[in-house]
Amino acid sequence: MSGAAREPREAVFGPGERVAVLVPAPLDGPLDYRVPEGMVLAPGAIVEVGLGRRGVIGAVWGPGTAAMADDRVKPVRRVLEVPPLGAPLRRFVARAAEYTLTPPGQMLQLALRVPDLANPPQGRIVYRLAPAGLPPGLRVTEARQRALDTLAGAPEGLTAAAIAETAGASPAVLRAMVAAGALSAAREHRETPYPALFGQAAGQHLSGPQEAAASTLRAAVASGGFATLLIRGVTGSGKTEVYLEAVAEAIAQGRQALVLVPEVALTPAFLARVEARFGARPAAWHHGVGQAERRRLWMATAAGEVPLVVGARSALFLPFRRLGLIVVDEEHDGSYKQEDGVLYHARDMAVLRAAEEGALAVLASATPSLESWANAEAGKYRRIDLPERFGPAAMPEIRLVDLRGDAPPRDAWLSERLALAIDRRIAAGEQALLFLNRRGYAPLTLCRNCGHRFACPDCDVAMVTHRLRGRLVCHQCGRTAPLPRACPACGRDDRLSECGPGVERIAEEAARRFPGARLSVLSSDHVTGPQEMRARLEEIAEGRVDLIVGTQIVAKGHNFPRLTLVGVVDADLGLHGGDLRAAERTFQLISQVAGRAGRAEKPGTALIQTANPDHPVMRAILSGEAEAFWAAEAEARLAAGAPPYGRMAGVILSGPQEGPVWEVARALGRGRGMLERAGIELYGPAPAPLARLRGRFRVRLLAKAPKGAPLQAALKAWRAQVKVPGAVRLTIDIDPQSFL
DNA sequence: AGCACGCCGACT
DNA sequence: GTCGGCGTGCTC
Repeated sequence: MSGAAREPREAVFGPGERVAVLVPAPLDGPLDYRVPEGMVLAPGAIVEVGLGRRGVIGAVWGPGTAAMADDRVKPVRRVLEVPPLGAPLRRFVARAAEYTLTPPGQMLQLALRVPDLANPPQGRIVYRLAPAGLPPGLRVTEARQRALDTLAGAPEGLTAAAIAETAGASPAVLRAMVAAGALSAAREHRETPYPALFGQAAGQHLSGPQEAAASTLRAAVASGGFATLLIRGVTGSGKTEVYLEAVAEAIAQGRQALVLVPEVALTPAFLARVEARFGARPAAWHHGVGQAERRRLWMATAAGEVPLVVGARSALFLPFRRLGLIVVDEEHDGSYKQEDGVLYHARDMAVLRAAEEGALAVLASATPSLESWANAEAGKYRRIDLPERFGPAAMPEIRLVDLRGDAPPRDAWLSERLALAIDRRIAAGEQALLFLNRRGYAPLTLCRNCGHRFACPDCDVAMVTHRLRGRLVCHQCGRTAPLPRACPACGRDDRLSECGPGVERIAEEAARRFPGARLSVLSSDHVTGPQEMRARLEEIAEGRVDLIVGTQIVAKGHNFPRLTLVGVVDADLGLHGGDLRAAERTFQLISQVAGRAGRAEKPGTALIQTANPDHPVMRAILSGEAEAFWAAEAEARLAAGAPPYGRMAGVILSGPQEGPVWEVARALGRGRGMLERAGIELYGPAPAPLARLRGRFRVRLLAKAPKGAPLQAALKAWRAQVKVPGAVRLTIDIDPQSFL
């Protein structure tokens, strides 16, 4: 058994000694506390201490310092009866805090977010046969006999409710027998264990390339040390089956595995797939999991009893004891970036945690993020390619439709070529999908008389007409307004013009162009919740739909088994605008959508409408040869001062007025010498503010640090040089780039 | 993050 | 004359 490397035995702290305790406050480091009489603390112990005038839960971080006078050092109040945090988890918290420029105490909170950690539930009363046997002279009635028989078959004990159900013996019967000494009653809060997974059993049949990849992964897990592996597997290549073999190996080694999935993908369908491989459902961790289950799972991971957790990004902070494998599925997915509160990127933190645990990190995607690709190129990650589809489904044929030569008619957005292809598929009884990554009916409304443009008053972006909701909607901040009947500037009511398409408008065009086709529109406006989504997907899977019209919710996770044609209405949509990742994101999104075609027995086709067929993104999508694209994109980023390696931090200033925001930005820019002395380059402030958002002006600066530079300390000193007025907020955004 | 302390407007 | 606004500042 090659578990995590044995940690050297750690010192414990006894009465009179000082310990450093990391508390949930945005401090630079832990605070000193005194160990009171009768208490012994090990590093990682979870304790309650006084902070200000309140009590907080923190973790023992190490020996205290001598810096503070004795009379100011408070005692540790109590130790919680939960397992201490292991050394690898503590190192992970410290490094993650350092890396994401987050105070370590706040990072620790992510690992301590368990319901009722401080106040363990009372538990339940469990009855057992008395160890001494039946007392002589016990009157054994029928009900008593039934209870005794039932308990004889349950050495681990049963609750009163369970006995009542199976033996038909009331609590009164049990109480009387406890009083007579025939039974013992004990309060216990033992949680129901998670089922074992039978990972050792052979999985389903794997194709040649799959088996080769799987054996590489198994060997990497078995070797028992840290490494990062990037699996690039095209849609349908069966990379899930491959990494589940790595999970099996970890379980066989007696270690735990964690599979991270993007928020949207944590579906019962995915859990069922895992169940099919392992014979039992894995533990699931996501926002929807309730309090009792969260507590149960936290305790069980800390005890090393859960073989596999499938979870959203926050599962990274569970207190695994023997973690041997972390898989990040769809590693390019944007939802791995935590945007509010503590900022972190789960893909990078997964690599970090694996490094501390001596585990294997597996990043899986058909379209890896640029930084993962660059890390693989640089030799930091091993890379495995799964170039083929598994099973009968061939790769879809991808074709570009040049909109300059095949322009759709006025007020229509489907080219003749795409429309005819859909006609053919529907006539053949097959299913087609039209993809447009824009919600609503029309993205822009203009007055043709005076030129007035309907914009969000808070955000400087056009408001999108949503006919379904009957409102104008700002896609930036969510603000809505009634649909206009006349121009508010010139009063004319006959010159308003809705420009461009959203999915609603494409659905309207499709209904006109393909009369009789059964349409299903999938967008967050049309699908109200997960239960409706399930019903809609079922309807599609059963072939009760001919044509799907959808936004990017069709790109993620869900499988469309009957789909043979994908039409991308406007592939150029995401290419414009100042986002450094525009090309990368477009490539990923279009590739994912195109890959939905032809998972059925019949070969699939993707027709991609673009006005820029020579754009590197389109060429890469067309050829499926992404290598050149990634290399070119890495070059472009390098030229733009944001290479896909090294550490980046975005410094965002925002405020209700433009002037003060700019003053602070310029003052910070003038103080860049302090950063440069630490080897950190500062880019910006950019000549124009980013778009106004929610009524606030925003300016962004970018700091880039070489490996090993003290980014956190330098940024702190740098920002302390400039006084920031109360109206201006300064936030540091991580734009993490994998670094290991 | 909390929760203090600390100085300026509308209220019993 | 107080209650209360949220602007700085500290927490072993």
